[in-house]
Amino acid sequence: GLDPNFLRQSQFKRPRTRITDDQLKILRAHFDINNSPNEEQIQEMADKSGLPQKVIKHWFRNTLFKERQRSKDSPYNFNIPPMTTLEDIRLESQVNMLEYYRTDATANKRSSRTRFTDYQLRVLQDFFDTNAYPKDDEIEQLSTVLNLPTRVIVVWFQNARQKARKSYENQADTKDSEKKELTNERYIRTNNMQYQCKKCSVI
DNA sequence: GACCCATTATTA
DNA sequence: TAATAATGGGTC
Repeated sequence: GLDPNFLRQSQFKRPRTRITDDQLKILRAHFDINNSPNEEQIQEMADKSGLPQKVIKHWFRNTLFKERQRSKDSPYNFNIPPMTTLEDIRLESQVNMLEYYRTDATANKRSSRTRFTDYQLRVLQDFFDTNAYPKDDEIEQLSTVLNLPTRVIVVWFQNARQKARKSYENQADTKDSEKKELTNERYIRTNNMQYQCKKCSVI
Protein backbone atom coordinates (compact mmCIF):
# COMPACT_ATOMS: atom_id res chain seq x y z
CA GLY A 1 0.00 0.00 0.00
CA LEU A 2 0.98 3.63 -0.30
CA ASP A 3 1.91 5.76 2.64
CA PRO A 4 -0.52 8.71 2.78
CA ASN A 5 2.17 10.92 4.22
CA PHE A 6 4.33 10.27 1.24
CA LEU A 7 1.49 11.12 -1.11
CA ARG A 8 0.85 14.31 0.76
CA GLN A 9 4.43 15.48 0.84
CA SER A 10 5.22 14.49 -2.70
CA GLN A 11 3.35 17.50 -3.99
CA PHE A 12 4.89 20.88 -3.32
CA LYS A 13 2.66 23.65 -2.25
CA ARG A 14 3.08 26.81 -4.20
CA PRO A 15 4.01 29.61 -1.84
CA ARG A 16 1.14 32.00 -1.38
CA THR A 17 1.25 34.85 -3.87
CA ARG A 18 0.39 38.19 -2.45
CA ILE A 19 -1.43 40.32 -4.94
CA THR A 20 -0.32 43.92 -4.59
CA ASP A 21 -2.66 46.89 -4.67
CA ASP A 22 -1.51 47.83 -8.14
CA GLN A 23 -2.07 44.32 -9.43
CA LEU A 24 -5.43 44.23 -7.73
CA LYS A 25 -6.45 47.42 -9.47
CA ILE A 26 -5.78 45.83 -12.83
CA LEU A 27 -7.76 42.70 -12.00
CA ARG A 28 -10.56 44.66 -10.39
CA ALA A 29 -10.94 46.96 -13.37
CA HIS A 30 -11.27 43.98 -15.69
CA PHE A 31 -13.60 42.20 -13.34
CA ASP A 32 -15.95 45.15 -13.25
CA ILE A 33 -16.17 45.05 -17.01
CA ASN A 34 -16.31 41.32 -17.49
CA ASN A 35 -16.24 38.78 -14.69
CA SER A 36 -15.36 35.85 -16.90
CA PRO A 37 -12.50 36.89 -19.13
CA ASN A 38 -11.31 34.86 -22.10
CA GLU A 39 -7.79 33.58 -22.61
CA GLU A 40 -6.74 36.68 -24.47
CA GLN A 41 -7.87 38.97 -21.71
CA ILE A 42 -6.20 36.82 -19.09
CA GLN A 43 -2.98 37.00 -21.05
CA GLU A 44 -3.29 40.74 -21.21
CA MET A 45 -3.78 40.98 -17.48
CA ALA A 46 -0.86 38.65 -16.89
CA ASP A 47 1.34 40.86 -19.01
CA LYS A 48 0.20 44.03 -17.33
CA SER A 49 0.38 42.73 -13.78
CA GLY A 50 3.17 40.19 -13.98
CA LEU A 51 0.96 37.61 -12.27
CA PRO A 52 0.81 33.98 -13.43
CA GLN A 53 -2.30 33.17 -15.46
CA LYS A 54 -3.19 30.48 -12.98
CA VAL A 55 -3.34 33.00 -10.17
CA ILE A 56 -5.48 35.33 -12.25
CA LYS A 57 -7.94 32.57 -13.11
CA HIS A 58 -8.21 31.60 -9.50
CA TRP A 59 -8.72 35.16 -8.42
CA PHE A 60 -11.58 35.54 -10.87
CA ARG A 61 -13.19 32.32 -9.69
CA ASN A 62 -12.99 33.38 -6.06
CA THR A 63 -14.03 36.93 -6.68
CA LEU A 64 -17.03 35.95 -8.76
CA PHE A 65 -18.06 33.46 -6.11
CA LYS A 66 -17.69 36.03 -3.35
CA GLU A 67 -19.55 38.64 -5.31
CA ARG A 68 -22.46 36.24 -5.64
CA GLN A 69 -22.34 35.41 -1.95
CA ARG A 70 -22.33 39.07 -1.18
CA SER A 71 -25.30 39.90 -3.31
CA LYS A 72 -27.19 37.05 -1.68
CA ASP A 73 -26.34 38.00 1.88
CA SER A 74 -25.56 41.65 1.83
CA PRO A 75 -28.11 44.15 3.03
CA TYR A 76 -26.71 46.53 0.44
CA ASN A 77 -27.21 44.09 -2.35
CA PHE A 78 -26.58 46.24 -5.36
CA ASN A 79 -27.08 44.52 -8.65
CA ILE A 80 -24.38 44.35 -11.23
CA PRO A 81 -25.87 44.58 -14.70
CA PRO A 82 -24.72 41.77 -17.00
CA MET A 83 -22.08 42.79 -19.51
CA THR A 84 -21.53 41.37 -22.90
CA THR A 85 -19.19 43.68 -24.72
CA LEU A 86 -15.89 45.22 -23.90
CA GLU A 87 -15.65 48.07 -26.36
CA ASP A 88 -18.19 50.62 -25.39
CA ILE A 89 -17.65 54.11 -24.18
CA ARG A 90 -20.62 53.86 -21.87
CA LEU A 91 -18.71 51.20 -20.00
CA GLU A 92 -16.51 53.92 -18.69
CA SER A 93 -19.34 55.44 -16.74
CA GLN A 94 -20.60 52.06 -15.57
CA VAL A 95 -17.23 51.26 -14.13
CA ASN A 96 -17.19 54.59 -12.41
CA MET A 97 -20.62 53.84 -11.01
CA LEU A 98 -19.48 50.54 -9.59
CA GLU A 99 -16.45 52.21 -8.15
CA TYR A 100 -18.72 54.72 -6.52
CA TYR A 101 -21.01 52.13 -5.00
CA ARG A 102 -18.13 50.10 -3.79
CA THR A 103 -16.37 52.91 -2.02
CA ASP A 104 -19.57 54.39 -0.75
CA ALA A 105 -21.98 51.78 0.53
CA THR A 106 -20.01 48.62 1.03
CA ALA A 107 -16.81 50.50 1.67
CA ASN A 108 -13.42 48.97 1.28
CA LYS A 109 -13.01 47.86 4.82
CA ARG A 110 -13.61 44.34 6.00
CA SER A 111 -17.11 43.69 7.19
CA SER A 112 -17.57 44.19 10.88
CA ARG A 113 -17.19 41.25 13.19
CA THR A 114 -20.35 39.37 14.03
CA ARG A 115 -21.10 39.13 17.72
CA PHE A 116 -22.81 35.85 18.37
CA THR A 117 -25.20 35.54 21.25
CA ASP A 118 -24.67 32.81 23.83
CA TYR A 119 -27.65 30.99 22.41
CA GLN A 120 -26.32 31.12 18.87
CA LEU A 121 -22.94 29.82 19.97
CA ARG A 122 -24.51 27.02 21.94
CA VAL A 123 -26.60 25.85 19.01
CA LEU A 124 -23.65 26.06 16.64
CA GLN A 125 -21.37 24.21 19.02
CA ASP A 126 -23.95 21.52 19.70
CA PHE A 127 -24.40 20.96 16.01
CA PHE A 128 -20.68 20.94 15.42
CA ASP A 129 -20.14 18.30 18.07
CA THR A 130 -22.28 15.85 16.18
CA ASN A 131 -21.44 16.99 12.67
CA ALA A 132 -18.56 19.24 11.72
CA TYR A 133 -19.62 19.28 8.08
CA PRO A 134 -23.21 20.51 7.80
CA LYS A 135 -24.87 20.04 4.43
CA ASP A 136 -26.32 22.94 2.50
CA ASP A 137 -29.83 22.40 3.77
CA GLU A 138 -28.57 22.14 7.35
CA ILE A 139 -26.73 25.41 6.96
CA GLU A 140 -29.93 26.85 5.60
CA GLN A 141 -31.84 25.66 8.65
CA LEU A 142 -29.27 27.03 11.06
CA SER A 143 -29.38 30.28 9.20
CA THR A 144 -33.13 30.50 9.66
CA VAL A 145 -33.21 29.37 13.27
CA LEU A 146 -30.36 31.60 14.37
CA ASN A 147 -31.20 34.48 12.10
CA LEU A 148 -27.69 34.63 10.68
CA PRO A 149 -26.53 34.87 7.06
CA THR A 150 -25.51 31.51 5.60
CA ARG A 151 -22.08 32.91 4.86
CA VAL A 152 -21.53 33.57 8.56
CA ILE A 153 -22.52 30.00 9.41
CA VAL A 154 -20.19 28.55 6.81
CA VAL A 155 -17.29 30.62 8.08
CA TRP A 156 -18.06 29.71 11.67
CA PHE A 157 -17.84 26.01 10.87
CA GLN A 158 -14.66 26.55 8.93
CA ASN A 159 -13.06 28.31 11.86
CA ALA A 160 -14.38 25.75 14.32
CA ARG A 161 -12.81 22.95 12.32
CA GLN A 162 -9.57 24.85 12.16
CA LYS A 163 -9.60 25.30 15.90
CA ALA A 164 -10.51 21.68 16.61
CA ARG A 165 -7.81 20.44 14.28
CA LYS A 166 -5.22 22.60 15.95
CA SER A 167 -6.13 21.49 19.42
CA TYR A 168 -6.15 17.89 18.30
CA GLU A 169 -2.73 18.19 16.77
CA ASN A 170 -1.38 19.81 19.89
CA GLN A 171 -2.37 16.92 21.95
CA ALA A 172 -1.55 14.37 19.30
CA ASP A 173 2.09 15.34 19.62
CA THR A 174 2.25 13.94 23.08
CA LYS A 175 -0.19 11.09 22.66
CA ASP A 176 0.77 9.67 19.31
CA SER A 177 -0.08 6.12 20.24
CA GLU A 178 -3.65 6.98 21.05
CA LYS A 179 -4.43 7.91 17.47
CA LYS A 180 -4.97 4.29 16.59
CA GLU A 181 -7.28 3.76 19.52
CA LEU A 182 -9.79 6.34 18.37
CA THR A 183 -13.21 5.11 17.50
CA ASN A 184 -14.24 6.19 14.05
CA GLU A 185 -17.36 8.11 14.92
CA ARG A 186 -16.68 11.65 13.96
CA TYR A 187 -13.77 12.95 11.99
CA ILE A 188 -12.38 16.13 10.67
CA ARG A 189 -10.69 15.71 7.38
CA THR A 190 -7.58 17.40 6.20
CA ASN A 191 -6.05 16.39 2.88
CA ASN A 192 -5.66 12.63 2.97
CA MET A 193 -5.60 12.48 6.72
CA GLN A 194 -8.47 12.18 9.10
CA TYR A 195 -8.36 13.59 12.54
CA GLN A 196 -10.92 13.09 15.15
CA CYS A 197 -12.21 16.26 16.63
CA LYS A 198 -11.12 16.40 20.23
CA LYS A 199 -14.28 18.08 21.35
CA CYS A 200 -16.41 15.48 19.59
CA SER A 201 -14.82 12.65 21.48
CA VAL A 202 -15.55 14.37 24.75
CA ILE A 203 -19.30 14.35 24.26
C1' DG B 1 -17.14 24.89 -5.80
C1' DA B 2 -15.94 23.06 -1.19
C1' DC B 3 -12.68 23.18 2.00
C1' DC B 4 -7.91 24.29 4.07
C1' DC B 5 -5.22 27.28 6.80
C1' DA B 6 -1.99 31.17 7.67
C1' DT B 7 -2.95 35.58 8.36
C1' DT B 8 -5.38 39.85 9.40
C1' DA B 9 -8.06 42.63 12.13
C1' DT B 10 -11.95 43.51 15.32
C1' DT B 11 -13.84 43.54 19.83
C1' DA B 12 -14.52 42.28 24.81
C1' DT C 1 -4.03 41.47 24.56
C1' DA C 2 -6.50 37.10 23.82
C1' DA C 3 -10.05 35.10 21.36
C1' DT C 4 -11.90 34.45 17.16
C1' DA C 5 -14.61 36.34 12.86
C1' DA C 6 -13.29 37.28 8.35
C1' DT C 7 -10.10 37.26 4.44
C1' DG C 8 -7.59 35.46 0.51
C1' DG C 9 -4.78 32.48 -1.98
C1' DG C 10 -3.93 27.42 -1.91
C1' DT C 11 -5.45 22.47 -3.13
C1' DC C 12 -8.43 18.90 -4.79
